[in-house]
Amino acid sequence: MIKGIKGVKDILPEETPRWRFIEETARRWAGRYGFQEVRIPIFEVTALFARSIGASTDIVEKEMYTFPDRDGTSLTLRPEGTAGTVRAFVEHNRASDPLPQKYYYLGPMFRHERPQAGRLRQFHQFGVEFFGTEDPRADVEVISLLWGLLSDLVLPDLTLEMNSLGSSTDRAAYLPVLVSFLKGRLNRLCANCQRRIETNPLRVLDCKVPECRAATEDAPELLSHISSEARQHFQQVLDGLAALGISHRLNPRLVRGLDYYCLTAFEITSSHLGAQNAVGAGGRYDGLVEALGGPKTPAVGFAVGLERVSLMLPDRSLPPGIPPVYVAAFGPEGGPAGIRLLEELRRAGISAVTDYRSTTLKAHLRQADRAGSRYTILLGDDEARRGSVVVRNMDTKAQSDVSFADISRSLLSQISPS
RNA sequence: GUGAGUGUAGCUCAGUUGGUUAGAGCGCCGGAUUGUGGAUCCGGAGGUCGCGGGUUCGAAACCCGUCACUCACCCCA
Repeated sequence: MIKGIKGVKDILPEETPRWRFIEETARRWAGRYGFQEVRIPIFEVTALFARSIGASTDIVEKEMYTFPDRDGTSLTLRPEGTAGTVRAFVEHNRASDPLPQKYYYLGPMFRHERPQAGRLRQFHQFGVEFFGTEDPRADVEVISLLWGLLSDLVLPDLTLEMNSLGSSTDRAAYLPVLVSFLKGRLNRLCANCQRRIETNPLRVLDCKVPECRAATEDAPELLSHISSEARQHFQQVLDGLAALGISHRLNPRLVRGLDYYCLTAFEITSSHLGAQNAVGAGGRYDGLVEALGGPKTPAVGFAVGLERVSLMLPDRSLPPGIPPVYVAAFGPEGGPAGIRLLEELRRAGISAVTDYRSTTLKAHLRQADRAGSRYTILLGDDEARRGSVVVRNMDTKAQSDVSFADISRSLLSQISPS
């Protein structure tokens, strides 16, 4: 038997209503904030991701699905959506059109990682990118959209965490200070963190090992090393959130994994997710458009992990589905009449099903019950001769005769009582 | 890439210190007289016990290997 690829999941019919609901809710919220959908390719030239995400990040170093095209060009399945969106923005000269511009995307992403709860090799993200303004109110708007969306879905125990990474020069100045502090207490850090001092010192501050926490208790904070402009920007973002009644927790240790972030960094976590507790995260990336060959264009955005949303989404958040009408046609005359009736109902816009294997009314009703139908149409030889059917309400068991001519109209009024 | 746990029917799982033909519940199909579902009762279909090797008179069980899944580390949404 050929099986699916590790970490790549089928979403079966039982699950698709839940996914559609999440996607529709995301689109609705994006629309409310004036974001428009962009559909970018699922694969791109590898260099795009190396340049934008950062050549020394884990994603680029070991998690990308990369393969040669027939002419040898290195291609990569997209590991995230920002790079492609920015590439499209630059390639189509969108910066020459009136700014700001607001895009959203929705779709699969690919990273070669060991699968785990809330983490797959093919996963899905919804993300937005707000181009063309460095105004902190844009940051607030994007966070407000993310918060509103997740709250609307009634996800449990959400926490918004905020930090500022400062400008890139702020970070460059801060890193040596941090590294020398960490080297001063090297022996108190876990093996992982000792390695991380070289690879990603900011991460040491985010380590979960208690000893590391204690050792870095009084570490110099990035937040107190950022420029006054950056500090002011951050304060305005926080004030803006407060004005909208969105509460947050300051997390000076919050670090974004991708190189392109600067200034505002945020993350929404939930305690209901296991180890991978971030549902959505984002920040500002003022230098990325320029880095990819476009004009200097500030931008803010976020991405949401849809699998993680799905894991947390309570069933009660889902709208009930519309059950189909079941046509129970049997007998030499009823059977053919049923086929014609099915066709008529479907053309009238009614979801109608039957089971061709069932030859008795009993078998049909069992199928109708299983299909979850609220109305079943009984159509045997008697009805076929009479020119009418019996409409059975499956909940109340009430039955009534309806003539062939009136069936569609009658059902439509009962199915959608509004 | 590293570590731990788990692999028996479509699903959830039993299966004694190794012993005859591998079980249950749910689900599925059919029946309980002539045209009425869910409940109950009865019957039926469905399994190379993940795969390969080894030990043994005998392996679902013990040993070795391998693969898959799950969770966690790393990292991230």
